Amino acid sequence: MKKPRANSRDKILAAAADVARESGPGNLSLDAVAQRAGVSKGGLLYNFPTKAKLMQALVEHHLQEFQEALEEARRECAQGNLLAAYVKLSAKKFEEDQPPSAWIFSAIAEDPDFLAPIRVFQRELFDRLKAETPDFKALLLTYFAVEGMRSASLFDFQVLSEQERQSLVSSLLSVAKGKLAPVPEPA
Amino acid sequence: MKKPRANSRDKILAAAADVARESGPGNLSLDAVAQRAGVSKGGLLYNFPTKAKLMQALVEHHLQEFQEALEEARRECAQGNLLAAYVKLSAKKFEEDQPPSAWIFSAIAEDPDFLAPIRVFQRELFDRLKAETPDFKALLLTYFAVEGMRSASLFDFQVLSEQERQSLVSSLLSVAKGKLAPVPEPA
DNA sequence: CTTACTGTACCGTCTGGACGGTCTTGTCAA
DNA sequence: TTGACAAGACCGTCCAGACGGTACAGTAAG
Repeated sequence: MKKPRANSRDKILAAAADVARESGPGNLSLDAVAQRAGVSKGGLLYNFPTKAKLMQALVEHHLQEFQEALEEARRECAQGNLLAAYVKLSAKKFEEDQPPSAWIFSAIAEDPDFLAPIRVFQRELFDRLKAETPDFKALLLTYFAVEGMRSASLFDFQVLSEQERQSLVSSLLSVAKGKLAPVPEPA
Repeated sequence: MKKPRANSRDKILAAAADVARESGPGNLSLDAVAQRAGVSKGGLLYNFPTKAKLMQALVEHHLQEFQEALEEARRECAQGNLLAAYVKLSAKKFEEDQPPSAWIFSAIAEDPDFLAPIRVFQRELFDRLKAETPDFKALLLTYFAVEGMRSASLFDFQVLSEQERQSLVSSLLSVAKGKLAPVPEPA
């Protein structure tokens, strides 16, 4: 009857994210995760021998997912514009704000070093963007504005209306396509 | 000397920020804070009767400081341009990355609701910016790019070189002053 | 026999916070 | 001036509970 194997791992990972969101990032306990995942504590510890390993897996799982989504978004994007794909993918994630990734705060609370893989990821992504984007200033503006939106959604700052957000996204796509120009100064 | 150690509160607040940075946001314990502040645990509990009150004070203290710095930066800014002041002040904070505010993660881990005052602050600030900035699209771009930089500095993503950061800041100031704008898409 | 768990019992440590005591300072009547 | 007294600021200790992790016996499937 048991369908063991990888299924459990994913269930546990999802449960951890749920618990972090519902009980607060500081109250993510192994007992709670096990219960939520419908798994015994022993079973949890069998899959992730320590809490640190759980957190690490959480981070890596998320990164891998994002990476795959990015590659796919790029394929769907005109001329394979990476920056535009990044903007679009991020915007899509911000819309479905159902799961505000609170698990990341759990990981940071556990040990700030869990951010290291994210740092590497972010750095590599930025380097790729630098290599592929002709207008560097436009890249800077776009990239950081997207990160700003991500930050706002992470902390749940709802500062923009639906329209305003769409307006910003379309501005960003314009800039990403190199449509940024100095305005002539009035004499 | 009505209050023998009136600055105890400030010492404790500073100590809490230090401990959060040095021991990790998840290891901010009252004992550690008390020790760091050169105060007994009883003394700490006297000033902040509960850990939650400590966290709240941490957030409010920080907000108040930022608010005052912003008003001052504005006075120093040409035409009292609020957006430009915001950019400049934020940029200044990012340079002195000595104290990456890890205490905020402690607060979130303790209880995500501690973000509420920040949300209010951010909303009010944005509303003021909206009222005072003629070009709304430029505001969006600038504001979120600044938030993106803040996020990068918070998570310690060092993705930019010194030059690159300065370049971005000057771009942002240009946009803030209306000298750079996304070109509207041709119909 | 191995894999992949379940279930229970247990341990050592850490933490928030309650509590009672102590020292210092200010106030005010005599 | 002085002595009594109250309030403010802080100290040290103790404790119940929670948490991460271990150990181990059992079990069902392949």
